[in-house]
Amino acid sequence: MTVHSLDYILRRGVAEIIVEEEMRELLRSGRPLRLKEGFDPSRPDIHLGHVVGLRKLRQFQELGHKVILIVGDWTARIGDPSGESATRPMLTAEEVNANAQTYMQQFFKVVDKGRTEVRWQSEWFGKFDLGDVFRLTSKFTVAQLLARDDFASRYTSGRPIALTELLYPLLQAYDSVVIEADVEFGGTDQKFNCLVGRELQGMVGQRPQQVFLTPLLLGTDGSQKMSKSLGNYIGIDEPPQEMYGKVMSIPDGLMLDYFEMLTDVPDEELAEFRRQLAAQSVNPMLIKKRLAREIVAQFHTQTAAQRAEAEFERVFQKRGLPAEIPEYSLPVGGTDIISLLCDAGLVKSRSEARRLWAQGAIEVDGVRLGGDQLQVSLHPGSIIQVGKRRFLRIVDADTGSKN
RNA sequence: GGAGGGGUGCCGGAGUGGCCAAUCGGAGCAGACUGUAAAUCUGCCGGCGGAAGCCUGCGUAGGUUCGAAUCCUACCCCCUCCA
Repeated sequence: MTVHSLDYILRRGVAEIIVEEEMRELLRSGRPLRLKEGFDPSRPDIHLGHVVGLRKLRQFQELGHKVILIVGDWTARIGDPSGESATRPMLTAEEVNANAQTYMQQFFKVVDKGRTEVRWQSEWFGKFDLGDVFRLTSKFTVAQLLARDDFASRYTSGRPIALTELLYPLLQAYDSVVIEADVEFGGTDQKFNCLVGRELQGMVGQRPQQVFLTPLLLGTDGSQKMSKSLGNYIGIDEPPQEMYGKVMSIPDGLMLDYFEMLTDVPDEELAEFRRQLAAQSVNPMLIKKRLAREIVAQFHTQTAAQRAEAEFERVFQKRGLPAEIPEYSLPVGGTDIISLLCDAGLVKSRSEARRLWAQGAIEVDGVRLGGDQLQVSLHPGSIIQVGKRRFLRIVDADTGSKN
């Protein structure tokens, strides 16, 4: 990864820096800064939405600063305050541990492990007693917490706010005190929590941390922020092809945002893209392909990106066959198409298979099954395609030893 | 402690004795179009069955009835307001 200029780092893909002047001053001091980033171990998967911030961390690391990764094993118990309806089951220590491992394994694909310190909340909250809770909570008022949009709107509209949810920002703030954070990183939705950190630090005589907020990346649906539960996400450990395809499926209007927040393609080039798109002098698809390559290469390799592109062109643009097709050995005695799809795991139920069949979504060796034919003649080498992206290659019972 | 509201399919949300496998919207899937973009149109969207149809289903457990998501009883859970 290249070392970028400070101005570039502080501007590109950044939503807000509080307080920017102080941040610059800290950076000028030459002291390695302690950059705080927290995560909730009940959700161990990292997607491109998280990457926006992680890239920033990495850029600062290249300048010699240090990342402190907080494993939020206690705040995870409280649950995400925005998800009032989803009471999360408490995780066991083992689950938390496993999730943390999964998370970190992905985290360090972007962030430099050598310049990261991992700290668990239980290190300090594990020892907390009621007295400590009182000392912490007494520093804040209900009015202060209600300043947060989310709480305020729920309060005025009469929707529930769990008492523990009010504690969430306080715990997060306390983390900053313990690790003596110089800067806390997060998405814009973290603004309030981070600001509470500043206040608490000030109260205990620490220099308040700077708050570095990155924009929220919209998901593949183009309308809501990227999130796993909404199913509009691109995970960073997804295989190259999957990743490439998902990027190609984002709405055109999102492309430049993605370029800006997720790649190092220079500003000048992005300006050129913008101009071309506005003038309609280029097929947006070509620019999107570039984006898809950039992103895939980042989490896999340049070669993988090229292969994914070739595969994409072959399968989706030219309606060809993928390079790798799952194989399935035909049962002795033959079978009907419904059972076949079901047994091969291409569909969830026989009903689904029947529906697809009725809608003309099934092709055998390039010929669409239509009308009333349920019995098809299959032989080793036959290719079955369901919809756009489900494929199956029939192999001999003998050679199908993979199953 | 008191009063009231509510638990329906992936989500939201109708339905208050048969016309309900359950209106509608979203998501999703499939087809047309296409750049796996957007927009649009069409169909599907619990399971089994080629189909007719059958089975399972509306918080849980019982009951009333020819027949219940809809009525009754008990239980569990959630929410709001007053104190």
